[in-house]
Amino acid sequence: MIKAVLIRLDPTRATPIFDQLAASVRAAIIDGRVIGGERLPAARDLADSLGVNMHTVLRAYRVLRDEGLIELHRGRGAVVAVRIGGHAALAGAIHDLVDEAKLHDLPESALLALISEAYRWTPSAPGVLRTAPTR
Amino acid sequence: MIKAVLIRLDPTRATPIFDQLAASVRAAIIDGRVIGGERLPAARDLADSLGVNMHTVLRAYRVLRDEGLIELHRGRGAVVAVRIGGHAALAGAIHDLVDEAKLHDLPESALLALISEAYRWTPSAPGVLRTAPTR
DNA sequence: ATATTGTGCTATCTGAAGTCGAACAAGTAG
DNA sequence: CTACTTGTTCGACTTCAGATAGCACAATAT
Repeated sequence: MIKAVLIRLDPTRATPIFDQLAASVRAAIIDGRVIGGERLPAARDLADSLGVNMHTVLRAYRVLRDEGLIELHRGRGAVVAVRIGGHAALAGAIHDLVDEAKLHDLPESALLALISEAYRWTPSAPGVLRTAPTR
Repeated sequence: MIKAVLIRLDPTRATPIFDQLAASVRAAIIDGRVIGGERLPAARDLADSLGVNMHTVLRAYRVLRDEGLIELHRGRGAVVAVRIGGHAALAGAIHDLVDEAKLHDLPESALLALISEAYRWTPSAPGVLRTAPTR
């Protein structure tokens, strides 16, 4: 099965290309438009069809890998992580928060900074105590 | 009444100083630790006591002004906007979302990017039609 | 009047970020 | 085993953001 995911890049925007690309794919994964196990196009191919350098695509892929959304293997390509799924609630919460922020006329940058700050003050998951694995 | 707001700057962090400073003050405003009408220290003074350049402080102030959180006036200083208040719900929603994201092991950068993406697709407030002001 | 305080401008230095080219290594497929 | 595919690594280059500094200026407060 051949799937096409709309990817729109705007070189004039301040956001770096690899970030725009990562954002597109990330959103597709979170929304469930691409499912776990599915393979993304090879970096060289995607780079050609988008008119950008291979490294730029690879960097976007690496970002997603560091976020645990995809896996990268030489000769095999980029594959969406299988444990992905059920993020629908999170997607909904995000949209709700954005709506709330706009209601208060709070700019995007401010909301992002507030979230970043919130992250800083809850370094670890609350109430989760991991025991040693039984070998 | 003299008030002291804890401000912690770390030059070694990747986040620029003016951003860290803005984040500190912003959080204090949203949380209600400083109320509308209250005056912030003069840029020169704060710069001296923090060991940074005046322009750096001024830039942080300008950021907060652009976000509508404070007002700047020559000779008068920086004053917290009066219309601020009732953001407690928003602050709560933010913390909830962050907790949810951590539950899914989603890194900070990914969450920020997702929110940025969400902002991009709802450019205007929904259902708000501004009529021309009656002169 | 005089001191205070943000604004505007120019200039400099440093470090990081983004993009790219070429060679390389791990895996796949015949 | 051989050839091909695909991500990885190294190095280089260019551009830009952040921070600092100094100075003159304008609006406001006392």
